[in-house]
Amino acid sequence: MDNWEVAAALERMAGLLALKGENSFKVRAYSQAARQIIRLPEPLADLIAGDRLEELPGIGPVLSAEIRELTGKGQSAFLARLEEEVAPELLALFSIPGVGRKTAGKLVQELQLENLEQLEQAARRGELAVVPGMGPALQQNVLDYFQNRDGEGEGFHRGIVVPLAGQLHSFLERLPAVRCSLPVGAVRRGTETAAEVIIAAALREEPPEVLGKSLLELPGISSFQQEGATYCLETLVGVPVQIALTSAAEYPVHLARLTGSPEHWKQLQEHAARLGFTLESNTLSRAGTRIYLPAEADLYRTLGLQFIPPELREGRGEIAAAAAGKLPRLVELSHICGDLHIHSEWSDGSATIEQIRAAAGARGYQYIAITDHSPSLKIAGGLSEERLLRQIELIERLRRKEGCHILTGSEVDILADGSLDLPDELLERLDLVIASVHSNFRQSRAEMTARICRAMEHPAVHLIGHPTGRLLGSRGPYRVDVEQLIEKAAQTGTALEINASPQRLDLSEKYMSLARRKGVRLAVNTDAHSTATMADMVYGVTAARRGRLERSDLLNTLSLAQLQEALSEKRSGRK
DNA sequence: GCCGTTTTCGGCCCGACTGTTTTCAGTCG
Repeated sequence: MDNWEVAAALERMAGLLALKGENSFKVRAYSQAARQIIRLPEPLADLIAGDRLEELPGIGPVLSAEIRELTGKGQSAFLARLEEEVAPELLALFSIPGVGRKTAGKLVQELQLENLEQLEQAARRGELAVVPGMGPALQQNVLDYFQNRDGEGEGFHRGIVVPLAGQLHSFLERLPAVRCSLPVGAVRRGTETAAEVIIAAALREEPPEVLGKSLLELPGISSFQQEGATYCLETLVGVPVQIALTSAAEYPVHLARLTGSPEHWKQLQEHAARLGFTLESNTLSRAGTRIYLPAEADLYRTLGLQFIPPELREGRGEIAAAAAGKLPRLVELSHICGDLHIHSEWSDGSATIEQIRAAAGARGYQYIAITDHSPSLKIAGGLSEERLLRQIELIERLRRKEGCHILTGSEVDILADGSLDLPDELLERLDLVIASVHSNFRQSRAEMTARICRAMEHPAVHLIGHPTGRLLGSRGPYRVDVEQLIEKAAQTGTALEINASPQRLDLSEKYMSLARRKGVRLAVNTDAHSTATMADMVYGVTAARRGRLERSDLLNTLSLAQLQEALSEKRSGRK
């Protein structure tokens, strides 16, 4: 079992323990262990082999035994028992604003909740407000939560589904019965969250039963069911998985059908029909004769279309564009020249600047920016002015050594009134300034919008970090007029971040086209707090592709010299 | 559950805010 799965399982345990009303410090111990593991730069299996697991701070005898079991056997008796005691769907309680571990535990215990519906009913009947320590405001939050559940932010973020899909994919590829396979559905389209993982696979020969026994060898799979040519698996991390089998001959169309949204597939069928083809289930035919297609790309080619990247297969005009040869030339991971938002151990990151630089070099970057927190963010170890000056000196010394270029920087807090958490003289000394909101989230829409706009008017601010503050699956965006932010960004020559962390993906894809039309430059940054999470860049690039962005729309596809030129433009007031 | 000692158990990243209180616990970064 990989690190991310162990971390997800531990986080699940923490949540379930909280719902059981367990000691909050015990809950936190599990949660901190999970966060620790996510940041590890090496596989847990290596740590265990070297007997170094217990050296990690916060990992004692109980957690190390748990981690060993998860890593080795891919399962956990403790987690299975917890899931029997508390319904995992109740973990959704943590997504309700104002509900943390204590409140969630109290609700589950006091109301004897067995599912979410019981919570909704209790809130409707007004039973929630009378639980000791609860009140009408909380009850309203619960009602609002059930009212506003519209699918956005639901499901699992890409930090969970992409590694899971990748792992299943490589497992299937190793089976002799499988000719080839690929993750499809929302995972391949790159949507911000996905309700399930679907893997399409072509078998060398019938029947599909050959796969059955092999699947149980997969770590992290607790059970499976076969329905015709589809296997449905249950996973330890709670994500439903389907493996959809077909023959090699039908595989190319199978891929296209399972990848595109229902709307894309319907439009593709209509397009095929207009050309005299029949596109049904897994075959393309003309006048009753089936057309042989070696690969998925041949389907689009045969239909007179440019190859449509999976990220665009949503049925939003991409088929007409492909027919006219006018698809955008989407940005690619290989176009990224650097990462402009990284935290080091100087604030709440875990790696030294030297380690970050080495990791950046290994990724082929030309440059990185070290952007630790500013003084007011005490919990994250925000740098005092004096420490920031020392960090600048260190970076200037490091630059003399060979390696990827390091920009000095700060992720400076935008205070409640829109002023910045560091003095102007210091901000102007930095190569790159990101301004972000980390406090006073409950301001009105007008106040929050004015606050961020004021920060953009500051000549030292190059970039607004995670512009809406959302956390997928756990916190909605703060109230802010994003259209107005985009307008102000265009006026002031300020860039907006596409935060690549799979929990954020913020700016979200739905605003990217508008930003692009207004001429706002965007920067895909990881906001990494460890060298491991510097790999999150791929999620941000996928989001940018779904937002139809091209290489020239991004700041961090520029060469170092071009980037420095672009950064100085804001400072000098030129646009 | 982990840690670090005051070596056997008490405390656990800091501080503002908020809603439920009537003096404060829980949430949220």
